[in-house]
Amino acid sequence: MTSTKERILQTSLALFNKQGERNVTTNHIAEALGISPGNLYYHYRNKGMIVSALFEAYQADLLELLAAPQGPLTWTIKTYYFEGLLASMWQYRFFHRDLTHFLHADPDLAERYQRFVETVLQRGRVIYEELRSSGILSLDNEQLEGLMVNTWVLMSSWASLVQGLRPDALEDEQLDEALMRHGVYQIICLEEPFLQGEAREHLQEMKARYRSADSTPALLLGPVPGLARTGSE
Amino acid sequence: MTSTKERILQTSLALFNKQGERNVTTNHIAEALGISPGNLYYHYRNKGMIVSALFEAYQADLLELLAAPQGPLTWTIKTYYFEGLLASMWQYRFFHRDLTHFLHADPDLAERYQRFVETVLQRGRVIYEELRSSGILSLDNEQLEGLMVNTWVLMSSWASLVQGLRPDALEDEQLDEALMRHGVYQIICLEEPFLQGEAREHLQEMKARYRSADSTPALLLGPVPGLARTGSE
DNA sequence: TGATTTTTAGAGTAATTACTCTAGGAGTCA
DNA sequence: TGACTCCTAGAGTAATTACTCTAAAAATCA
Repeated sequence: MTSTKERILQTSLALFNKQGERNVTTNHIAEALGISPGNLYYHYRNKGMIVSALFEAYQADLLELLAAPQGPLTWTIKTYYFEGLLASMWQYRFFHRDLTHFLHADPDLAERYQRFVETVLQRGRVIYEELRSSGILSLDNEQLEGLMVNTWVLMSSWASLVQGLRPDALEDEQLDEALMRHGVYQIICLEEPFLQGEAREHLQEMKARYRSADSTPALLLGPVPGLARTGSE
Repeated sequence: MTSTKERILQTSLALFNKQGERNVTTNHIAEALGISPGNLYYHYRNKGMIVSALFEAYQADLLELLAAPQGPLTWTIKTYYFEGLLASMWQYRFFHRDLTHFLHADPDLAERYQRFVETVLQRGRVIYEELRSSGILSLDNEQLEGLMVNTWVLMSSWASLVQGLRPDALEDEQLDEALMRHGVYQIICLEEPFLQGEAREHLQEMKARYRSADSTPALLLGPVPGLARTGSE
């Protein structure tokens, strides 16, 4: 029996993800939970506090995943790793979707987010350095930094990008999964040129695993039901 | 003497970029222009129509830049090219910031945007192929596709990403410029591994040109005035 | 000039929405 | 049992905001 406070977070997260924070009112959240607005405001003094608490959970999730990896990193392990990261980010995708607004509206959150990104990049650096010393990646410091920033940009944008282009992904569990895998695929593309030795051998295998099943190169632009497509049929 | 209809677009764009479309009311736009709300609604029947018209302008801007390049492409030219693209996208940054919301709210816009992205990727493909046959890039089709998608993701996310992390960029013309250059730098990082011949020789020069002047690797995380930074001073 | 159309002002409204307030139920502890 | 704290309901409100409507000024044209 989870607490009301916790249930508010869960329901808010689900609604935010589905409809966008902007389109979800506090009354709407309360109604979805079957509680009164007053009750909701007893637990969170305003809507921003809910967002703030959700960010905290998101941050905790991600930083745990990014904790210093135990044991030597292999290329395969690292890819699963990214899969986990992307999954977490997908779970809280409402956040990156309206990120700018949140940061603008809540200076305290802005500060926390800034520190969060710093930490993420810091830990990313450690991981990439480990991959380098294991002989999996071959790059200099400058390239490492560039790769890391690009990876972060890609990961943090992927979910909202996908949601923009494929709004139907919300209802289709399978498509959802496929789009997520495509995200991992793009990350692999990012690193591919730097791969060495053992990793190179597994490359095609990994790419195949994450390439979209229907072999469409840009799954992003597959047919969208409900949108009239030129030249279809 | 520009028409009222045009001035509405200009003012809206400026306000949307600065404060986010969500925080800009139609009355606010009218007031900024010194016209009445009624007048504004005479020209655009609702707020969405303004967004829609701005998208049309954005699209025109970008597609013109992406028109088939005349003459053989050199690496240097292509980089300036990206600079132009990023500048255009920066000019309409409000759009990508709230993209998901716009597409969700206006199915017609969603359809147009979808076609727009298709066209962009199509033209990008042509350009990259040209770079390959000029011997500037060395990659197979699969790598080309991956690189192109990643470039698009990076470019279309860069502005809002930056605005989230550096809200102060709005007031500081110089910082603004520096962050834009950093975007080009990241794109260069994306392609660096595939460069060949002539391009390789210019690489360091180009990187230096776009690297942030203060040699901070991640300009994104420079000190933000007004935010207390740990360990500063 | 007069007729007609385009553009503008500005008061007003209906709907939404984040949030408040009071009062009472439910659990806990003496 | 009573006292006290925690939790909940739900009616209500103040503020915002996208948008309407009427009428008049300005431009255009015969």
